[in-house]
Amino acid sequence: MGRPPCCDKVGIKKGPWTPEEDIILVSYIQEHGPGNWRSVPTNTGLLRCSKSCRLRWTNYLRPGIRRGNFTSHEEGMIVHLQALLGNKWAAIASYLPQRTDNDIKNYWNTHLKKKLKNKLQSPSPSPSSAPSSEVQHVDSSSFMSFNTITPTATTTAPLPSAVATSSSSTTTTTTTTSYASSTENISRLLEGWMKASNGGGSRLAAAVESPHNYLSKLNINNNNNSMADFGNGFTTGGDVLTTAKPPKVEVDQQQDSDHGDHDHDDMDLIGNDEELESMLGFEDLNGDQSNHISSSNNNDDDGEMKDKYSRKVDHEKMKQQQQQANPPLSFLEKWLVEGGGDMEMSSIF
DNA sequence: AAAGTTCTCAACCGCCCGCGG
DNA sequence: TCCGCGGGCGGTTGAGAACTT
Repeated sequence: MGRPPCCDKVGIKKGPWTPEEDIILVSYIQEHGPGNWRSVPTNTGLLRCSKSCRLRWTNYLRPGIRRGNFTSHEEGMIVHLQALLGNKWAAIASYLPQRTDNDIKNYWNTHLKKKLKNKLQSPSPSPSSAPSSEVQHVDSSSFMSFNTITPTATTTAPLPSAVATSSSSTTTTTTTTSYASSTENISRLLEGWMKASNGGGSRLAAAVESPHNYLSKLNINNNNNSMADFGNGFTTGGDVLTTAKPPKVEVDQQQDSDHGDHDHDDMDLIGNDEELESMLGFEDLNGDQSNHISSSNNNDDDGEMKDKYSRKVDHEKMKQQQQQANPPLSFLEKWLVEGGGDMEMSSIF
């Protein structure tokens, strides 16, 4: 007599999520909000365990998640926090609001543990010994954003828009445009789409009834901006939807941003943003914090950028005030004040 | 080019905790 | 106080990608 399973395993689907399932889940959450996971499979018709739904949302579909390489700054934070807190990944993740506990845990197990082990085995490597590809410069904006971060309940509350911005903290990164990474835009797309009109409920029903038709309806853009622009074989042209991953693509994000290149940046998977937003009836999805990823990556309007920047600075000031009332871990503060924020990983490992 | 090995990470499993009745 | 349920968390697994031989 063991513990009963969390859900009836008969008829429960396992394995990777498909785009159809994601859209159904996201559209449901857009309508009802996250929570009450038990009812999600029932109400959506998804053949998934409630936990699986929660996990999928928390780790991949939730807005504001940043994917891809960890910066040296993030690595440093993880190392320090792990030393302080142990394997409390959720707690550590609360200091890295753009990262999920699962991501951090994986990164620790696959990269950092190895690095630390190597470090212990060779106690005095020169700072220059770290592979250059793993040492990434952390600019001041990255520093600033961390310096004002206080722990957040990443798994239970929507993220503040400000923390969801940008990839500007790295100069170069390797982006895997996997299906999972592209799902960020599904929620974004759906958010705007559902805002644009009042028919959310009926759309959900349609999605559940016929995911393919549902996707086709979403594909309201022209051929150049089809759902394939979500990346990686996410197409609606035929009946075949696939989660096949494309090869990794090197992306210079600075260049990408400067030139409005839409090819493979996981933060910029929609083709013509303005056109698409116009067609979808997007408002500023992120309110006053301007976390419009496509805009932030692709915006040629200096005035708007400055405006967004000043709002961000205001927000940071506000957070600093909050921070004074609720200070973060002192050692981290010290680490940052003393320049740890700009420390390269080579000085840690 | 093929086979074997290693690496990565999405997803699952099961335990724990908090809450409400 | 007890019990059941839902949700959260950390450990682990396994499929597929990447790399090596």
